[in-house]
Amino acid sequence: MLLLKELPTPKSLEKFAARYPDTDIQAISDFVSLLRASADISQALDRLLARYGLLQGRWWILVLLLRQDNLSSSPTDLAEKAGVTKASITGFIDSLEREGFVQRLPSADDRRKYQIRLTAAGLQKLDEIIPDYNRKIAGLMSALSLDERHDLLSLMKRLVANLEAMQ
Amino acid sequence: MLLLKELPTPKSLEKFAARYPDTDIQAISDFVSLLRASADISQALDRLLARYGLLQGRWWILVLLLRQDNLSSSPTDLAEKAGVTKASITGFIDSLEREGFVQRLPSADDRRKYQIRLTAAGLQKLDEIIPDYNRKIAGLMSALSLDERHDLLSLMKRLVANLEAMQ
DNA sequence: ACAAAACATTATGGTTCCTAACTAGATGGA
DNA sequence: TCCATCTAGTTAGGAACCATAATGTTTTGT
Repeated sequence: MLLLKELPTPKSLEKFAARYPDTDIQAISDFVSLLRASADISQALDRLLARYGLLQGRWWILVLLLRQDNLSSSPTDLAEKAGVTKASITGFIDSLEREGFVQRLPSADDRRKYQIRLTAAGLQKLDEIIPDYNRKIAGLMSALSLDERHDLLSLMKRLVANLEAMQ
Repeated sequence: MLLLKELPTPKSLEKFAARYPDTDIQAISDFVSLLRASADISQALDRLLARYGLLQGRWWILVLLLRQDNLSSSPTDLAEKAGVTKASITGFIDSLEREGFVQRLPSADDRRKYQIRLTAAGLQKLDEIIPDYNRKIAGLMSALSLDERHDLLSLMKRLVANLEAMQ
């Protein structure tokens, strides 16, 4: 994710507004700052996961599997929950299987289907990461009180709810 | 960006906390929700830009050039401002140059250097996108009052300031 | 003069993600 | 029953984004 280090300055915003007169400078400036802060947070997570040889793609697949009762799920289900195509899931599974973190198990009732199951090694990997992850995330979020976090999420969700206006 | 559609449910969080006892469930849940909202917003921008054949990488490079006085900058400067390596900038410039949006101009004083300049076509492309971009972003941000936006950014910045605690 | 530093590129590869085409298997109606 | 159709998953091919390492060229500093 390209993360703009250089936020717009008052001077560059003026210049921008001069060329594009109807600009709501404040809105643009706030939007860019928000994107930048979001990207910083996402990148920090990437850095944390990278210490364990993962990035967000494969991490979230492992987390989705951990949530399941029998630590397993189907590619189609994972695709829906992760918000990517089935073809993309195949790639993630290939990569995770190569490292021994998941297994493809044939389905008893339908021979087209597979169950993707977290292996003992995959669970062990999560056991290695998650205590650290928990500590780091709790540390991060402790910058805000519970009420402030609630406000933050509520404001973000109102923005997200208004995204359709962007289409 | 893999965007987890399926946020943790109370049940899956319980399960999580059972295996990892010191979990601050609320912190994890808030963090994941925040990432998800951020990703939604970033994706909406991608979709907007995609209608004009751009994605965020090349878009931000064009915006950085637009901010410059003579619509030009050096690869090194762009790399710093965009937060990527110079090698990555070379790729962006190659792609933008192929489409005629920027030009590489030799530098008068130093033959190692180039100036990357926005061409007339590049400026025209921005003129095509930015009025729509302005309208859409203003529409999005209008979901919140100025005070609320200020609060949102202030909360986000406090989180970002605490990111070092994650390392 | 010459070593060191700076600028940009090339080479190479990894990750994430897509669409389109395909195979294998299941299903449902004639 | 049989065949068209649907579903599950993979393969093929490619694009965007981004990094490290090595390289060539030019400038700078001593």
